[in-house]
Amino acid sequence: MSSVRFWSFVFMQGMTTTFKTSKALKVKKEVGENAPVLSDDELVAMSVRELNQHLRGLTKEDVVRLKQRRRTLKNRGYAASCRIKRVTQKEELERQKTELQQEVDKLARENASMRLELDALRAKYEALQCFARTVTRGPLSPGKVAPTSVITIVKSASQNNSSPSAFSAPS
Amino acid sequence: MSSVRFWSFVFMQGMTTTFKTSKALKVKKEVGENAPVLSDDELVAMSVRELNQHLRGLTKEDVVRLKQRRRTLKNRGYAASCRIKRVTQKEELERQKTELQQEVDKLARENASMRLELDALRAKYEALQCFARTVTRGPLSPGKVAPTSVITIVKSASQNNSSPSAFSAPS
DNA sequence: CTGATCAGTTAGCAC
DNA sequence: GTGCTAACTGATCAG
Repeated sequence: MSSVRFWSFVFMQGMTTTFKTSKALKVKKEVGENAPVLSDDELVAMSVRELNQHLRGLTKEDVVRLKQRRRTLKNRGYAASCRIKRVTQKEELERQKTELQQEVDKLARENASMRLELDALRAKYEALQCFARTVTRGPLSPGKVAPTSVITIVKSASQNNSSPSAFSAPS
Repeated sequence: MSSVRFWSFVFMQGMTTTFKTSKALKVKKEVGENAPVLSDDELVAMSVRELNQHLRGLTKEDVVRLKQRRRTLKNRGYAASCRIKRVTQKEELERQKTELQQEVDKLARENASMRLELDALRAKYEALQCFARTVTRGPLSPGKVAPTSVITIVKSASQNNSSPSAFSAPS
């Protein structure tokens, strides 16, 4: 009778009335005649082999009950892990999203500046082209050749390896 | 005795042994002498005012019990909503992440091609610049430029459509 | 009171 | 058996 246990008479109806233990219903970790009754922390941290040692001399029913308590405690931990994992994964997703967004912004900026550069260079190029036509066409016969001719300049430098050659056909 | 209710004798130890109803422990929705006892769906869908009507003539205890059952059923729904919301938000995050990744890829591709275009145009521009210098400087000091540059003049037919224009960037 | 969310419990799956 | 997760529950908080 010194045991901590207590009995509850529970009424149940349909399927919505339940009874469940709660940390709120804290019952002092009590001792029987001599049993420290293993704290939750101890029980859950114990290995199976260690547990078996503490199981000696207990009723078969008590053994089952203790194992079940251990299982429940383990499950409590698993549930906590599960929630932590869930939150962590969500945070990770948000982090990656932010990272990608920053990369998008960066690339978009690069893109915009390159587009400007390209447009500017194109304008310069066309201007120079006009100039070149003017110059080359001047001394010769401007009327006939210029409108239908394509001028290609191939500059072959000695150490030019990366690019086949300037003014070569489009790759 | 015709009532559906059943009694359970529950033993509790420490805080890990519990007893809880479950949908698995399905008990036929039974009728007492004359009470249809409201199904869960009915009860949860009922408005407070409708509920009060069904509450007439019930024991104060039964009223409390019914209200608690209603609350529990509501909570069950809330929990489901909560889970659905959680999953939905996660999927939404993953969707956005995929979307951003695609945008990154697209921008990166654009970036790469623009960079190529820019480099090519820069090369062409420099070549043209050399050519222009050669031409303009030709009458003066032809010694430097000529040895390393090749000038090719291609005369194209009048219906030249394939190439956008002379000195244009590679497509 | 209603709805949402947290922590604990159980069931059930996978290894 | 162990670990994980969905569903359920009571407790608790905000509006």
